Amino acid sequence: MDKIKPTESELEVLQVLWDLGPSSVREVNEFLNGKREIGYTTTLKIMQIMAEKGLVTRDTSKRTHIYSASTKQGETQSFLLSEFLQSAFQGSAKKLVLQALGNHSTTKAELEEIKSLIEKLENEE
Amino acid sequence: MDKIKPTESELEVLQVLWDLGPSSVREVNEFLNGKREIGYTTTLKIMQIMAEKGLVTRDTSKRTHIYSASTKQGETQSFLLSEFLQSAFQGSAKKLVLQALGNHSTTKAELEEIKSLIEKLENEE
DNA sequence: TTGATATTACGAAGGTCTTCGTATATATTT
DNA sequence: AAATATATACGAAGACCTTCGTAATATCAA
Repeated sequence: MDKIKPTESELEVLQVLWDLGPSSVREVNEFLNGKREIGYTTTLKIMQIMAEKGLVTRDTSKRTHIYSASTKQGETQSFLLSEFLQSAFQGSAKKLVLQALGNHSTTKAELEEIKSLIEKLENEE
Repeated sequence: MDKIKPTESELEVLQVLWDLGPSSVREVNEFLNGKREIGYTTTLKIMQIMAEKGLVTRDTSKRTHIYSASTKQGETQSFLLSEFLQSAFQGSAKKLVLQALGNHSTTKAELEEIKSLIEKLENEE
């Protein structure tokens, strides 16, 4: 079970690992450098700390260690969402969803998809 | 325009100020103590820092200072949501909404409300 | 083999956040 | 007026995060 909340930087690394799959520090660092400047040893340190925390696992059998996210993306998103929902929207998913749909561009196809889910939820009960 | 992201503790204080309206440190502290233990001077310090940052304004004309949130709740929620959406869901409102509706209890009435909004959005274009 | 390169390990500096103790000032009560 | 209570101001400790330099170690190329 996941209990540790990743920091901003750690979440950035997780996103890369989810995208690329198991990767070396260099691969992660190069990916991150596409977006912002960050030193190699900085990325290394963050990933080492993540390993200590259990956010990632690593294969150290070769010289170049290979890191993997230890949770699925959806799990972590769900966990983060719960916390965010609580702290910013006092737990009201409705308020959050209305804000998200109201203020952020969403295509018609996506809206349809959301509507389908709602209808599915309504029919489950 | 709001550019400063409140910390967890600061957001807690803002929530109280949005709920109670302009309040003294003691009032905020007592409210917070209903949920968790926190010393008076701790709350004071947080609110003083918030005043420096511009997250709150205060009326210091009386001995007991009165603090007010300097942004509306919805504004701050919108701002925080944008950041969260970016960092945790790579900007996809759809993914976030699907998670929010899927994993968190939402009543039928609320679902209807969301559906209305979606239909409104679809008809606006 | 030797020199260059790449990788990990370690530690420390600088920043922010939370927490609280203590000092000082102001009000209230007896 | 003196004692008590309440409020603000200030500073500092401890934790965590980010950042990076340097050292030690392993690999590769000439």
